[in-house]
Amino acid sequence: MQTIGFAKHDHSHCRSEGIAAADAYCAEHGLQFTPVRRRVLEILLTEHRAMGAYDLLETLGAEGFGSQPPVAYRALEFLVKHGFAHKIERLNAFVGCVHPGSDHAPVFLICRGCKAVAEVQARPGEVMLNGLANEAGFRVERAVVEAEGLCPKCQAGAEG
Amino acid sequence: MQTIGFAKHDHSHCRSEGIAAADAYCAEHGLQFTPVRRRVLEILLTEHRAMGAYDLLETLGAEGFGSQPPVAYRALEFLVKHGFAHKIERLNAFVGCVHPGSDHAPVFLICRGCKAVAEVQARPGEVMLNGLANEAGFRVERAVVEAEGLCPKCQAGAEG
DNA sequence: TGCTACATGTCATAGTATAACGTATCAACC
DNA sequence: GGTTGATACGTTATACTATGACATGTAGCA
Repeated sequence: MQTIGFAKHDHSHCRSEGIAAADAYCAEHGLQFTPVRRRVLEILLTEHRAMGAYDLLETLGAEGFGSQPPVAYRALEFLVKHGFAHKIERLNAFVGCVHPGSDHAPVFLICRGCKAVAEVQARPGEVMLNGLANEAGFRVERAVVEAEGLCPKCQAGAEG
Repeated sequence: MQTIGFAKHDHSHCRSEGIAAADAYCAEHGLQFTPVRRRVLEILLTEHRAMGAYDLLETLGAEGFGSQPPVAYRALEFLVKHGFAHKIERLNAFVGCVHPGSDHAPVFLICRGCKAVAEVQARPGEVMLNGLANEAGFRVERAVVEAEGLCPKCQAGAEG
């Protein structure tokens, strides 16, 4: 259980880490980490916020990549499938993942004030979900956990 | 922590219960439980599955209500706001709630086989989420928890 | 070379959701 | 009774999100 949450940190660091991890993972698994895919991941990690496919598309188009929706959606599909990015269902948007490759159960904290999204890891949570599910005889394969509320900064702002 | 999950039960019972509960709640809180709103909740409780706004709209239109999207979305907004229905973000669809009014933290189990959706209650889960969130200094106001997997019936089918 | 697999690009369309405006209804009040 | 304000409904138009289908290009390989 670790959080890089809403704490200040070195952006360029987590971006390069993420890219490097994806690079390594793709090399190891014979996946093609192509220019579009790489660029989309770079954008997501750099912006460090939830972005819609069409937001990404603007940048891609401006940079000489294709400018039609499938270009963005296909890159995102690849990134999500291999754990380099996640979809935030609540927002119909995507975020880059800072610790890809590892088999993880992400929980997202979405600030309704500043729209920031933090990813925290939840192993205990998984257990709890399975407890609930087992009662119902249900086998969980994948779980979406997204909390909405206020981040520390916006709490301060709202109360000040 | 209770589940009516994937067990067999008397549909007409939970429909009438849900409607009655909504009726009572609206009366108590001075809310207008209008024909469209009532009908949408009836449909959701009767079908007992996740339905898109446009699915509902077909029925509404055929029954003499308006047939344009806002008609469905407004009724759904009302129902969701007051806890009579929930949105399943993963599916962009809606389900009726069987125990409305009570302040609850629903967890949804979505079967990828038969598309059934079960709602189970999670109080421990809320605690766990708050634990994670507190670490990050985040104040949770609302949480979406949706597990995807196989229900008992579909597990049997897939393995048989 | 020819074949296969995969990735990209484009056009077209499907599916989900909301903005904006006019009208109807009803309760509160003069 | 007539006016006002709040709320809900219906419609038109439009925005936002996502995918199907087909053509082209490139890399690896029999």
